[in-house]
This record gives sequence, structure tokens and C-alpha cells, in this order.
Amino acid sequence: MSPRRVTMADVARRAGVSPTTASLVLSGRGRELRISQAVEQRVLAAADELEYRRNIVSVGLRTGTTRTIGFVSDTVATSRLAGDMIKGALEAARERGVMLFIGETEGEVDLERGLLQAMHDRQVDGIIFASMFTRTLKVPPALTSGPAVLLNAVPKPAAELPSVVPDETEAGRAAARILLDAGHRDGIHTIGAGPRVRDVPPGALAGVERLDGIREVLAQAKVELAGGRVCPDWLPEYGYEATRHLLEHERPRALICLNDRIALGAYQALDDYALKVPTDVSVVSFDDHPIATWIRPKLTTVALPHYELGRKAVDVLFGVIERHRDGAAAGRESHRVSMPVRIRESVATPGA
Amino acid sequence: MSPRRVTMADVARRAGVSPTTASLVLSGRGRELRISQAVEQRVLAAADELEYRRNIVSVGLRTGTTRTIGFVSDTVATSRLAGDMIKGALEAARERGVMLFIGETEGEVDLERGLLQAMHDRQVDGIIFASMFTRTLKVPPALTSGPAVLLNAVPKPAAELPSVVPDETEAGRAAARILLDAGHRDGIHTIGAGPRVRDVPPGALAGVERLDGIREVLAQAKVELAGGRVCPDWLPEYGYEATRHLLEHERPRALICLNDRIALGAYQALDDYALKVPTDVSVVSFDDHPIATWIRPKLTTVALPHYELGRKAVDVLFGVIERHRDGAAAGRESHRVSMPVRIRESVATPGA
DNA sequence: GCCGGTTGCTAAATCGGATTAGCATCGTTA
DNA sequence: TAACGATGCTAATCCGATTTAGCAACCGGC
Repeated sequence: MSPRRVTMADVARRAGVSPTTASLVLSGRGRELRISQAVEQRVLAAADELEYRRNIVSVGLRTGTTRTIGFVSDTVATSRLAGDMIKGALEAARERGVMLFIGETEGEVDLERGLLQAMHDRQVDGIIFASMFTRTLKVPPALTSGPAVLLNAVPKPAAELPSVVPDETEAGRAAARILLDAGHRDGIHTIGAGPRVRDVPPGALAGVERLDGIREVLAQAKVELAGGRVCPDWLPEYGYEATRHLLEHERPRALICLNDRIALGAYQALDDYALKVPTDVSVVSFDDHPIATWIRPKLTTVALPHYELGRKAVDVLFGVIERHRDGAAAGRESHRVSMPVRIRESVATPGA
Repeated sequence: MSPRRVTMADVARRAGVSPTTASLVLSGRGRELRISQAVEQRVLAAADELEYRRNIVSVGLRTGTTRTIGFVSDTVATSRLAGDMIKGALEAARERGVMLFIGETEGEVDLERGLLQAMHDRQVDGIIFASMFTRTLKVPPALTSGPAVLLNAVPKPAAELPSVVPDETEAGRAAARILLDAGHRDGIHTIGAGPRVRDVPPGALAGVERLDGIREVLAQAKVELAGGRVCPDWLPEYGYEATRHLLEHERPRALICLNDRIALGAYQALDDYALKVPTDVSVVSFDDHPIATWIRPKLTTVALPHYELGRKAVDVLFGVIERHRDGAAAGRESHRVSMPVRIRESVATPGA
């Protein structure tokens, strides 16, 4: 069957030294502990010839560090968007020689606790606790027993945990500026939330902050939102209905859709009324979902930087891990990742 | 800081027994090794009070099994489709009390080798090696040193490895039957591949098999494909172009798009020619990408069972692991997972 | 020639469990 | 009553590394 793995003892034997010496050399502490060049070379050569690889399980037992982190989310794996979040985390982890456990809680407390325990049972060095959409969440107790970071979520007041979140407010500002820069002043409607700050689907922190940013920039330019429609969920069908309702009453000049799937619905409704994007109506949106480039005309949108969020979470987590090693506690800093604008074809200067 | 974890020694001390006894009881072998009821209860109670949890790293070192499996793919996280594959694997793993490592190779051999090594260094019990789209692949040597399963891919002849793949041929048959059942006989075109079996984008096993199934069923009904167009890649823009080219020359009655993104492009092209789906042209497709329910009319498609594929891969892997424990080698059986039909609104009986 | 300080390496303990071999104690049986 | 098997538990070893303490050998100085 599969031949036994090469152990450090094998390497030591081959190099004619003690396991201690082999360990010293292979862990790079040979210099420091006065192992001669000659012996060091012999050990290295032996390790090389035998294709020795450290057994991380063993190291984990002895030192307590497994070069492994956990990535727990409510349902990240499912959503294409969040896939990039994992991808970013994965690459940042790889660069540090760390492996990633993943798990989904489906929002169930029992699963959540079980997962966190299972990860701690495997001595993970830290945990990234991610949410699929930006929101405020209650930090599970099992998360506080080791280094951890919140991703795409901020902790309820009680908890002391760093977090990494997209800069949604700035994204809102950017979306509004796109329309202002194109010359829009009137007939600007929001679809998905608004027009008032409290008109958002429940739990959607992103909605609140995007709207905040939008209103801030418009206010500065002395422009007022012509209206807005809340959607119970940010899906194409609701975007479609909201936009149809709007079109029954007025003729907007620009739509700020709260995400791309809503924008898809809006496109369909505009098409029903034979209104052309962007000549008749400009559309800006958020997320940069893949469909943004598939629909025609291609959608101008402010991208959720999922990949960057994932990377950043790993970076921040390693900061926490280091401080933890030194006996320091983690703060509750919130790291904001900026959301890049993707200018495409759905915005134009309003006609006369 | 974080209080030291409770160890078995703590439990033993509290119960007033030796660590050996505690281990016996806690690993469920107390009965078998004649530990009295009374002592068993004491140990169990002590473990309960102290909230003892086994340190899996330690168990892993001693027994060589870590209750952990690896999920390696070329680029799963990126594709929304594959997210469900991970989700299925994740749930099946959870049901068995096993954790999942994930990693992406980006198709690079170096990364791939590094990842597989990193997983073996952590003593994974087995590895699922997944591909984003169904294809034939060369099995990396590092994969053969322990239990492994190919997911959404079949091994090149040389390798002995079980695989789990969607039943693409049957899916092709199903797609053809949908059209036949609706009464279509003439003007059936394929978009993305075909009309001949060898007309497929390179490496796309799915294309070959889908086409195979389509042609088989049509042939049985004595119906011939009116034509087909290959697309260099299965993306909306190519589907759009291929369909436009087709429409320049003929007026098809039904389109079999080789996947949903191509179908999206086809919808757009049909729209350009003011052809209505399904009254003028019926459309069937493959994959059941989320967009299939977003476009209007909703797309009838044969779904890639990603979730089931993920689950199945874990099941098969555990079979291999068990056989491996018993000293048996794994075969190269190919497990086919059936692709369910999603009847929606894009197929109708052809008008006169 | 003895002492103190380097230099270069190794023995042994440790991490947290699993496992094997074995040691008392008790009840039977011849 | 001595031998024997069953019963109930524990000592000791092992998994594969890291780490602490310590041991020889050699060097120079007085």
C-alpha cells in the first residue's frame, strides 16, 4: 500500500545525527543553536534525498499551531459573489502557507456552535466568520475563545471583534456622483430601498449605508431624490415590479438600483415601456454581479470587492493571531474596503 | 487569556480513575474492555461537567485519522455553479462529522502539487479532486498516495481512480425528448456545439456527451438536426453571435443551447430579429444556472446537479477510505449522477 | 596543570490521547 | 486448598515532532 511517510527520525538516521539536531536544522534554528555548517548541510541533504516533509499534525500537537484557519459563513459557498470572497481568503492563506477549513452554518445556531467546536478541536489558529450580505450580527460565544475576525459583518455592541466590511457609504456616494457627473439633476429614483433612509429591507446594513452615501452627495449638490421604492428582497422579480409600479406613475430620468439583480428587473420593466437605457433612462447599480456584463447595455455599477474582502480578512486575522501570541487582546476596529466603480454603458447625459 | 483546554487527564483526575480508563470510556470501548457501569458513569459525568472535547490533533497523531478531507479544485470558488458542489460536499461531510479543507489550483501544476502536499502534511483522510466543468484529466501523482475521488472529471486511461460525474448523455437525451414531446420535428438547431459529434469546443467532455444524447434520441425518432454552431467558449456573447449568424440564413423552430449562458445570448439575438420565445422559437438548454429563472420567458433546462455531485463525491470517497483501511485498492468506477429536467416556459408546440 | 568559557551536539521530557500488556482481586472448580 | 479463569482497572509505550537541560571536547590564560 502507501509507503510509510518519511519522518524526522529517518532523516536524522540517514544524516548520522540525533533527531534533536535534525529538528534544529529543519526548523531553521540550527544557526542560532550553533550547529556546524557541515552537519547542517548533511541534514538538509538527507531531508532532500528522502523528500522529507514535516508532519503538521505532530507539530500542531507539540506547539499548538496548525497553520490552519477556519472560514465559517452563513451560506457563502452558495453565492457566486461570495465565492470570490473565499478565493481571496484562499490566496492570501496560500501565500502564508496556511490551509483553510470551510463550513456553513445556514444561520442555524446549533450548526454554528458545532462547526466552531469542530474547528477548535482541530486547533485552528484563527477563524474568519463571514456573512453573505453586509449586516450586524450577534457574535457567537464560541468565537471569542480564540483569534477571530468578522467578514462582511459588524459585531453587535457587546462584542470585541475586529471586522472587515465593504465601504458601502462611499459606494453610495460614488453611485450618486456618477449620475451628477453625467448631468442628472431631476427624476432620480432609487429601486430596492429609499427614498428615506429608513426605507430598507430588514437587516440590510448595505441598504442603509448605500442610501446614506447617495443622499449625502445629492444633498451637497442640492439635488433631491424624486422617489424610491423598497423591495422585500433584492431579486430581479421585485426589481421588475417596483419599476413597473414606478413607471405607471412617472417617467424617471435615472434609476439607482440597490443591486444588480434589481437592475435586471428594472431593465425588463423599462423594456416593457419601450424605454431605452441609457438614452431615456440611466441606470446605476451596486455589486458588479456577473450579469452586469451580460445584460445589454452593460450595467454601470459599484463593485463589491469580494476578492479583496477575503484577502483583507486573512491579513487582519493574522494581525490578531500575532497579538494573541503576545498576550494582547483584539480590538473592535472595523476595516473598510473600498468599492470600485465599474463604468459601463448604462448611464448617459439626460436628453432635453 | 483563553483558558487551557480541558484534557482527558483532567477528566480522569476528576473521576478518580486513570487516563487509560478515561480514554477507554470516552472512546466508547469501555463496554468491550470490561469497565464497570459505575466507573463509566463517573467518567462520563466528569467529562460532561468539564465540557471535555477530544483534541483531534492528538488523536490524529496517534491514530493517523483526522476526520478531515480535502476538496481541491481548479477554480471552484469562482463559479457559482460549483459553489453548490462544495455545499453538497460540506453537508455530507458534516453528517459524518468530518471537516473540509478547500484549495484551488488555478490549473497550475505547482500550486496543485503544493496543495496536495499541504493536505497530506495535515493527514487528511482523503481528497476530492474536482473540476469546474466536466472533462478528462491527467491524475496528479500526489493524488495516488491516499484515498481520492475525482469529481466532475474522469481520469485519463492510465489512472485508477473512482470518479463522480453528471450523466451528460442522458441529459442530452432528455433535452431532445423535451422538443420531440412538444411536437418539434424540423428546424432544430444546436448552439454551442454540433451538429456533428466532433464539433465541440476543445476539452469539453460535456459537449461531446450532450450532443451524443441529443443525436441518439433524434435519430431514434428519425428526426435530423437542421444544423448546429460551435462556440469557442460557452459565454453569452458567443451564443449571441452564433445565433445571429444562424438567423441571417434561416428561421429555426427550436434551439438546443449547450448551456444557459449561451441561451441568454440566443434570447438576445432572437429579440433582435423580433422572434418570440417560445411561440416562434422554442429553446432548451443545460445547467440550470440561476439566470435561467431570471430571463423571460423562464428557460427550460436540464440541470447540473452540483449539490448532488458534491454529496455523492463524499459518499464515494468514504467508500474508498474504508476499503483503503482494509487494505483494498480503489477501482476506477465512474458514478453517474442524473441531471434533472426543469420544465419552464421556453418550449411550445411549433405553430403551423 | 587547572579553571572557565566556547563550541557542537544529544538525552529526555513533552504535547494529548490510543493501545498493549499486565496486575490485582474474586469466585469456581477439582 | 491450590489452581484457574474471569473481572476491572492501570502502567507503560507510542505517534512525530519541539524544546530544555546538559554533556563532552577543545581553547586559552594564569
